[in-house]
Amino acid sequence: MRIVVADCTVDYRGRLAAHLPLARRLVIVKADGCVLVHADGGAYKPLNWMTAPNDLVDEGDRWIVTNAKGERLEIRFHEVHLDTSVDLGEDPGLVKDGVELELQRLLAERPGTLEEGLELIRREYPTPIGPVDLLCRDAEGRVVAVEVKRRGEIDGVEQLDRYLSFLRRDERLGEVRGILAAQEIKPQAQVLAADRGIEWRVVDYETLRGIDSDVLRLF
Amino acid sequence: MRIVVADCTVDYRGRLAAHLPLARRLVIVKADGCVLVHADGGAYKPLNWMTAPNDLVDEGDRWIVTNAKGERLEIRFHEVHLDTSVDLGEDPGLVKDGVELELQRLLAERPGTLEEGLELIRREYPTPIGPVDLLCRDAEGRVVAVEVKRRGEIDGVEQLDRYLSFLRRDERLGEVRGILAAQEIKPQAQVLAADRGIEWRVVDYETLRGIDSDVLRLF
DNA sequence: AGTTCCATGTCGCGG
DNA sequence: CCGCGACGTGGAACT
Repeated sequence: MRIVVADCTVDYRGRLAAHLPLARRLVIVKADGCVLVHADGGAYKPLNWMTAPNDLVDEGDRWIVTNAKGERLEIRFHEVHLDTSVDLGEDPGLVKDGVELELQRLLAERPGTLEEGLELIRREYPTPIGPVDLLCRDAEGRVVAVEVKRRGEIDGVEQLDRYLSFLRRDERLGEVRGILAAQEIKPQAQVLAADRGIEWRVVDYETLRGIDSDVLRLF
Repeated sequence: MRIVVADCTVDYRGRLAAHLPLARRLVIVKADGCVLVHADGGAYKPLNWMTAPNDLVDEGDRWIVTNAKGERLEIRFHEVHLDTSVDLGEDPGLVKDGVELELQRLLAERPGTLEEGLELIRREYPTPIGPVDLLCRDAEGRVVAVEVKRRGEIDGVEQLDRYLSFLRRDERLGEVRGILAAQEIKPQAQVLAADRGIEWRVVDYETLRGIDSDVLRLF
């Protein structure tokens, strides 16, 4: 990894055109070749960048980075204040925990928390356009497709609606209900869901996890 | 901006839980307080981060960063290889050019480039599920909803379809046509648009901008 | 290589 | 401040 602090101008031309006037910035070149230009603010996103794979031509006071898609990043260096290289080695990688999959797992174990009498038929039930998160059966024997999201937004309603349109063509399933389950459901998603005849449930992750722990504690 | 290269472990607990085993990494603290932990690969996204505003407690071999939402990032330093601070100053900011808004503005000024006789009723016409980019009237007096995208994909077709379903319930508007306008329209979006009775137009940004410049030159 | 979908998305704008 | 959509979205999993 090469770490450079310099007064520079930057020009990008590719998916859009962008220009950065002369200012002091941090420029990083990672081992895989990707280039980042950071200012002293603005969260984790660089002002400009070029992802790997790419070609970097280092002309000293000017770097030209291009990629196969015809994008081009040009950095002109006016004054360099720091230029150092370090070998970081391979990163052992990130261990993540607690996203949508976890919510899906918890609901799969306790579908009854969504609705009295609801029972799981199977997780990741396949359709031609992708798997339905949970396929269940309600107390009256009707099939229920459940889409699980961390946050319920319009996209989630559309996704479930597409699944339903396929499930409803399968006569063996009979009538199919749709439920969008999320920790939070946006008002517009509620409006669209109502419009499409899709139900929605707000589920509490902490409560579910609590129930899960309690269940584990019994064994 | 503080730039640190060190062997460290990192733990994040907040919207999810994540752990980074001991390895050499680049740690950056920006002037606004946001903290980034970068490995030597993986494009522009840090392995871990905490956006501003936050509180950083520097205990020397351990940093604890917390924010108002109860998220917490802890970095334990084992060996520090570089620790330097530089003042970058305020960044003059990015000059962008060529995004959707610009395309929308250009089309709003010259709706006739989409279709002979098309006239603008209003930009950002509100519906219960969001604003339609351009609401126009065609040569025969019919209302036309135009969705503008840089790249026309399935999402754009569905978005327009949702708007149309609401617009068509408003009897005052009468028959409503839908047009997806983009610099490029994916085959699958064309198929879906045809299926939904939605028209599409490929628009050339450079040409539009040229016309725009010509118009300006007349005055 | 192309498509689909998630993301600690982030960012910017409008109400 | 929230809601909502764009983003050079990026990235991963799967076909």
